[in-house]
Amino acid sequence: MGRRSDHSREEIQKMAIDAAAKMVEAEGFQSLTARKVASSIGYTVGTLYHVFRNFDDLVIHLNAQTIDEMAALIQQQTRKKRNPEVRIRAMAEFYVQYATDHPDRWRLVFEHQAPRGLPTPVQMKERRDVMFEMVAENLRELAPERIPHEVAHTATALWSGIHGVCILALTGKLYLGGAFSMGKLIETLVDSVLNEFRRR
Amino acid sequence: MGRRSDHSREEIQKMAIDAAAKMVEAEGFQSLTARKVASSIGYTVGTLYHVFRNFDDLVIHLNAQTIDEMAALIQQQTRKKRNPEVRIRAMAEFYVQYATDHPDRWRLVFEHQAPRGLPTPVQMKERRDVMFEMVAENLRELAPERIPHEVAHTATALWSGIHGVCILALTGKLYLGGAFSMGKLIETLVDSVLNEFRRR
DNA sequence: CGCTTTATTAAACGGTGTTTAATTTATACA
DNA sequence: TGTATAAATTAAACACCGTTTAATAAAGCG
Repeated sequence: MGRRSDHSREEIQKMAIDAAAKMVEAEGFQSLTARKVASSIGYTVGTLYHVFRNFDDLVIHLNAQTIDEMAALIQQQTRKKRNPEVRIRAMAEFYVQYATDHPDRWRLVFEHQAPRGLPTPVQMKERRDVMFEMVAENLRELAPERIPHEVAHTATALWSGIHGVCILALTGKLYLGGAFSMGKLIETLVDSVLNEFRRR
Repeated sequence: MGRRSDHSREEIQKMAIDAAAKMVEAEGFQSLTARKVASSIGYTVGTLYHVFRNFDDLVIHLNAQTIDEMAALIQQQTRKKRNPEVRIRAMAEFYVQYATDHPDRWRLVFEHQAPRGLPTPVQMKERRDVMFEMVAENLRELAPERIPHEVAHTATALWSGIHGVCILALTGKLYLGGAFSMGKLIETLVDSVLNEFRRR
C-alpha cells in the first residue's frame, strides 16, 4: 500500500466530515462543495471520491454526525429529570436549542435528499427516528396503560409539530402577524398535545 | 422596439413560470435549470435573464404562483362552510391535499432560499402569511372575545404544526414506528390545539 | 532489488448560473 | 419612405459544480 500521507481512509473521512461541518456552519450548506472540503483538509477532490462514493455520501455522513450530536445533547440534558412530562418539555427545549445554534447543519439533515432512485440508507432513517422514539418512550412512561400505537401516534404528531415550528422559524417563514417567541409556540403545542393525550 | 417574436415581456414571464411549474412537477425541483426552462418555451437563457433578474427571481415567481393556487383552492373549498371550526378543519385537509398533489412545487416554496444577503421580497412574505391569516380569521370568529395576539399565537402554533407533519410526511422522514395516516396526525393536532385554545 | 498494489493528483467532461458582446428586428422620426 | 435608434435575442464565454479518467508517486512484499 502506498499512501503518500499518513492518514488512514477513516481519518480522512473524519477530517472531511468535520471540515464540512465547520464549512456549513460558517457559510451555509448552499456553499458546501467537494473541492472546498478537499482543499481545506489538504487533499484534492479525487481523494474525497476515493473515500466517499459521491458528494451525497459525504452529506449523509455529515448529517448522521449532526443527528448523533443533537441526540447526545438532548439525552444528556434530559436524563437527569425524573418526571416524564418534564423530560418531554426539556427535549423540546433542547431540540429548539440545537436547531437554533446550528441552523444550517440542522436544515441540511431535513432538506437534503439523495438523488432520485437512490434510497436513503437505513442507518439514516434509524437516526432520524431516534427523536421520535425518545418522545414515545416518555409518553409510555407517562401513561403505561395506553396501547403502543396510540403512543406512537401522539409522539409523531407532537414531534412533527415541534419540527414545523423550528423549520418555519429558522427559515424566516413564520407568521409575522404577532411577535412570537419560538419557546412560547413550542410550549403551546406541547401543552395542547399532552392535554389531549391525557384526556382521551 | 424590436422584439423578434410576438411575445411581450409579461407573456414570456408567464410562459417561463408555467414551464417551470410543469418541469418541477414532472422531474422535481432539483432538475429545474434555466436552460431547460428557456428552451422549453423556445428561447435561450439570455432571454430568460432579460425577463428575470436571475434564477432565484424565476423561482420566487413560481413560488408565488404556487401559493396563489393553493390559497385559491383552499378559499374555494372552505368558503361554503358556515362553522369556523369546520372551516379550519377543511383548511388543514386541503392544505395537505395540495401538498400531497404537488409535493415538489410545495416543497420548493419552503426549501428555496434566496442567496445570502439578498432578502426575500415583501410580496413573498405576504403570500406565505395568507395561510396563517386565514386560520387566525376563523379563530377570531370562533372566539371573538380573545385578544388579537392570543389568536395570532394559536394560529401560528397550529399551522406550523400542520406544516411540520406535511413536510416530514412528504419528504419520507416521518416516524415509522407506527402506521399513521397523515390525516389522523393532522386531526390530532387540530383537536389538541383547538381544545387548548377553548380551555384557556 | 523489482513488482504489484494503492493513494493521490491533474486534467478533462458535461453541466450549472451568469455576463458579454454581437446581431437582428421593430419602431420613431426625418 | 428611408434611416437612425433602441430594444430583443442570441451565441459564446466565464468560473464554478460533481464526477470520471488516466497518469504518477509511494508503499508493501517476494
